[in-house]
Amino acid sequence: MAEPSARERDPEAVSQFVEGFAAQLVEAGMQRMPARVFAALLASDSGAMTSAELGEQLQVSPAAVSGAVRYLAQQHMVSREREPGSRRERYRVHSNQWYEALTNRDAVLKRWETALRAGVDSLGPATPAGRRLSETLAFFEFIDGEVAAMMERWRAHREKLFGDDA
Amino acid sequence: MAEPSARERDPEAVSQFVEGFAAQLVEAGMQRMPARVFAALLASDSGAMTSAELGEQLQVSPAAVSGAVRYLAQQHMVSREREPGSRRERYRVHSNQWYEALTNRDAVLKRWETALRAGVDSLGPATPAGRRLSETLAFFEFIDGEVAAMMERWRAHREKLFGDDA
DNA sequence: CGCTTCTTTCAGAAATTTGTGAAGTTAAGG
DNA sequence: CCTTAACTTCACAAATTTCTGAAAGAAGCG
Repeated sequence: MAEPSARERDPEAVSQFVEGFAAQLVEAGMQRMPARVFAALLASDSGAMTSAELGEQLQVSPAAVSGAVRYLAQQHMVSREREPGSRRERYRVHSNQWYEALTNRDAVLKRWETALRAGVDSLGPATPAGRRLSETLAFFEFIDGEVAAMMERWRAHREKLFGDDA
Repeated sequence: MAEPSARERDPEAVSQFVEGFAAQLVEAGMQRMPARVFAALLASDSGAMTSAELGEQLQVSPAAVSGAVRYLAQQHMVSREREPGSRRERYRVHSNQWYEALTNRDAVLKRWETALRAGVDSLGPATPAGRRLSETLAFFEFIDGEVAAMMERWRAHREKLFGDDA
């Protein structure tokens, strides 16, 4: 392990982190290519890369990058920018933005809640199964409320640690 | 929609919920068969089913059930019971247990943190990318701490809603 | 002990997912 | 306008995943 100088970026080290972190994201249920693209962006100095740069670093075709980026943008984990006067697009992770996106996982929660409500309704709130589903539903509703408060606390905490540059 | 009587269980309604909820879990990254098995257990009156019952309701082979159940048990989302004096096994969801399992997702968090620390270390804490990774790491560390407290609050809340039968 | 019942393992077939190359689309710049 | 650079879409090939059937492995019970 060479001590990393702030001056030069070791592509080998970058790649190692990117692939390792992406693997963890994959294990948590994310698709491979979006995970790799996302990790690459996280590990970039500017926080933004072009399609070509991503393709080169990850050794994949433009088509693959395009698909991955579309997915990430839908999940609000990256945003697209177009530098005016160029058809080149840049994809960027705003640090903040993506915590909020993780929180957007509560879009997932909402869908779970909907499915559970339908279950309670059709099985009957008074049946044992219905009661179990109700309780599960209550859990998710509780979590929903907590997450918002938690993110608020994070913002305060973050400011204390890093200052509030956005 | 017929009004559900507490007396009879409509297999059609059950199946509808099971497949619907399972689909949501799949979309959130869970494998299909474990998701279906889990949903079936959630929707059962007793909260427990045998391998044969699961196979019949889901129309899959014993092998498929076996694999799914192994996965769920590893994730601590169900527990296995063996009624003494029978080689028949029952798989059960303890409502509580599985919230805690969802929380166990913080095993996932821990691995993310490990990967991020490695990244900060190898890219250099003073580099722009290193700083971004540090902040991300700080976020996850923060979440870690919050989750525990949140689950504590949930238990209190739950007790208020349902009483504390475990 | 051996029979029977249930569960697990394993190899392979089927289905799904994933990434590529090539053609199509959009928009900048001459 | 026409050219050209970039991104996207699409059909297909490859790889991976998922489930099954069959055989092997436990464990109760006579």
